[in-house]
Amino acid sequence: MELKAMRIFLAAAEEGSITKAAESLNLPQSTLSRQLARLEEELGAKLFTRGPQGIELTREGLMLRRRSSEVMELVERTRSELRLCGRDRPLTGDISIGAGELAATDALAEYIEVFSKRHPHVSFYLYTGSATEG
Amino acid sequence: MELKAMRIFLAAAEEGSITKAAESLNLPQSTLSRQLARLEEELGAKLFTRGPQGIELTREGLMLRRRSSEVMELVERTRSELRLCGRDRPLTGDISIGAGELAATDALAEYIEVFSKRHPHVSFYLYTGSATEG
DNA sequence: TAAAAATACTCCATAGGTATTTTAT
DNA sequence: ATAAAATACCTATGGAGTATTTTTA
Repeated sequence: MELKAMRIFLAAAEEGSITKAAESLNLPQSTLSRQLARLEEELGAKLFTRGPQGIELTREGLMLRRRSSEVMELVERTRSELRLCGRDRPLTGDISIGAGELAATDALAEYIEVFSKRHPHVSFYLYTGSATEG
Repeated sequence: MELKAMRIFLAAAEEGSITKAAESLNLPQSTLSRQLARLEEELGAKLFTRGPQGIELTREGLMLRRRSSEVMELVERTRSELRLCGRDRPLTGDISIGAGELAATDALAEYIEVFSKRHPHVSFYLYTGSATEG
């Protein structure tokens, strides 16, 4: 079961017709017919009853419609999250840190090291009271 | 983004290596390499850093791993639900309904009609007080 | 420099596409 | 009898499979 098949199934369920679903997806009716037959075979479940004015969902079809919607929604959320995640990726620039007394210099250095691995194009300038006082 | 690509991605993330993932899936390494490059291109996100001892997930990769797992889980639940749903499909047999007085015979008949459409191989025998009393 | 990944190339399965036949009311 | 689905058939895209080259720590 692939997402493409689920999209086709959802369109057919939505339209109540394989032919109309094909139009809405800009695909030939034969492709949808084949894909849906294949899906039913793979799942071992009859998803529609076919009649001369379209299709009607069986109980299994109704269940698959609900679940497929959830899947598509989750996939869409994943896509948009990835887009957002990508926004702050390639950090570049300089960061200066200064203080009269800086207690945890070593710990800070570790953090900076980790950060630098992730963002190699950011330069650090660290000033502490003890180092610059003399 | 198709489920096949997600499965490949999850295997690679799991193994920390495209080569090992290919072995675990019984597919050529080249196929996985291509599919993963294609996936990164489609999503516009770099999912791994490639090194001489394998791959390491980027932040986007980590996010996609979590979401892909959720998707696969949901798809699996869908499959098993469909299997369960199919179990009680082809009802067959006889049902007898009898009562001294049956007030809502007409309403009951409607229900039976609907039920019979769904389960055409179930026969009904209906006895009411007024019909059988004489 | 030695692994692992990427690329090149062939072959094949299957989706896309067009036309026709079958089905169900 | 008619609209819709199924089937037949051809084409083309893309995955599977094998071999080789490139990359990177």
